[in-house]
Amino acid sequence: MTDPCGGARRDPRLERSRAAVLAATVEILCDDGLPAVTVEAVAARAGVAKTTVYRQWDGRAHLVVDALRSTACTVAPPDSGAVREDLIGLLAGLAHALDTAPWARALAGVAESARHDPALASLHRTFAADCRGPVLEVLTRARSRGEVRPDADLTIAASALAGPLFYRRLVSLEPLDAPGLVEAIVDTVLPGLAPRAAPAAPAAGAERSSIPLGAAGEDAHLAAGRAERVHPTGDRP
Amino acid sequence: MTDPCGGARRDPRLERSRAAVLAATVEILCDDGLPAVTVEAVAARAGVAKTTVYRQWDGRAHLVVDALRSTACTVAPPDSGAVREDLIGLLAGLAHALDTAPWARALAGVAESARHDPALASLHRTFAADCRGPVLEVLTRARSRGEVRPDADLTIAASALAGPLFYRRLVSLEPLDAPGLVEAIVDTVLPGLAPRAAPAAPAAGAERSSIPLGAAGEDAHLAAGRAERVHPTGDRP
DNA sequence: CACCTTCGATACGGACGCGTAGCGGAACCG
DNA sequence: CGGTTCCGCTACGCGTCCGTATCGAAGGTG
Repeated sequence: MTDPCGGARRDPRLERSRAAVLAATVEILCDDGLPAVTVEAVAARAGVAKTTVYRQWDGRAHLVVDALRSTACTVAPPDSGAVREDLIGLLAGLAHALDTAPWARALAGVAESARHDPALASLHRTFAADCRGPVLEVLTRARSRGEVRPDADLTIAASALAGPLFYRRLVSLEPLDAPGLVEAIVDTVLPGLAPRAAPAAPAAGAERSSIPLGAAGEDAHLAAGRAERVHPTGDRP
Repeated sequence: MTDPCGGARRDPRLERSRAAVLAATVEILCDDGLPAVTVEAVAARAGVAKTTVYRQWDGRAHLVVDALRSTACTVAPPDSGAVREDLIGLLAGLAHALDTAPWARALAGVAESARHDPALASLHRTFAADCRGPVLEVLTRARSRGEVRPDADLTIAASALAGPLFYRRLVSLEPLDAPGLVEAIVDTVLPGLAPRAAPAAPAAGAERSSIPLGAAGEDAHLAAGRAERVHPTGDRP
């Protein structure tokens, strides 16, 4: 209307209230769970009139999806040249996110509601892919590098690596920040993927492990932590 | 009152309506999710008056907990003498249960609500322990048998074994009945727990494996399947 | 068979959330 | 600086669910 230039910029008031509503939605989602996310509660916490919510979203479903999408984060899979370091960095980032990220607190609720809400189901699938993708990528690279047996099912391997973290978060409720947890998981799973007789940690420089073990682990961890980025919804890039 | 003999038998009408209500609760829980479980909906599906529900339970929370408890199942950890067979039997049973059992469909919802409902939280903890317990037991036996490294963290090992199944059920939504899935998980994790250079299947009778490996696998699987039992709530044993 | 328990049906008041409507007033655009 | 747009406020009708009370009827008990 007033702004024919590609729709990039609209009324700032719109964006402001939009951001407030989304933030409030995420807050309630984390604090009180998905069923507590009502238009009225969101509006109240956002310091916004209920009508304003209905002006930009056509119901609580769209609102929830939008809010969750705004908290999505993508991790860049590290590529240090050694599977073990890559995986430890990746999983450490995932464990930390599961411990602190907003979407992690809402995870169970989303998984539950996704069974009946197609929009949430799609979001859930996207989220799952975002979590599994980097792990698969690291494993694929490792396989092409010869660090992982060629006939290994990387899908199952990814389940074995990421699964324990989600399991602890959702089911057993065991801590995710236990020292050495991620390393233990990786070191438990990795030998089963090794090409041939190459048990675990020590030496075992069988094929062509070009990078010395030890060291670099912390770097990979930090790198993964930094790579985690929050990108607000942004209608258009 | 009318029945001083240990309280075992009460008015049959009471038990009948109680069973109908619990069954209806479980049905709604599985079909439409936890938030759909309202006293009115339950009463309607059970063909029972709402008052009847309130006569035996004092609110929806107790009702849900009672219904879920009525679907609980316990598995007897197999003891074939070989970790691999034991674990495959155990996890196959778990995978099947996650695919079909009522509580599995309600799992995410319970995990979510457990965050704010102490009763559900307690139930969730019990459930998690029931799932992890047998795995830990099998691993502990295996360790005492020398099939697992003495310094292995069995808690983490249990996460690595059961985690992938829950992960597939709750997060990645990958199938649980994929052929060879359970075997692949076990064979991926087990080498990392092996005492010393002993990759996977063959021999490896390092320490004191007094029982021959192989065989018994199918038996263990079936045994685990049969061991899964549903025990109705029953106020008193 | 008489008694007592529990049942189903119905109605009620209250709370809450939905989604809509109408109204000034303030912020923004040009 | 004037017109437009969007806001926040308030109020409404509707529906759902809660938890309780009351009633006659059906069923079990002794």
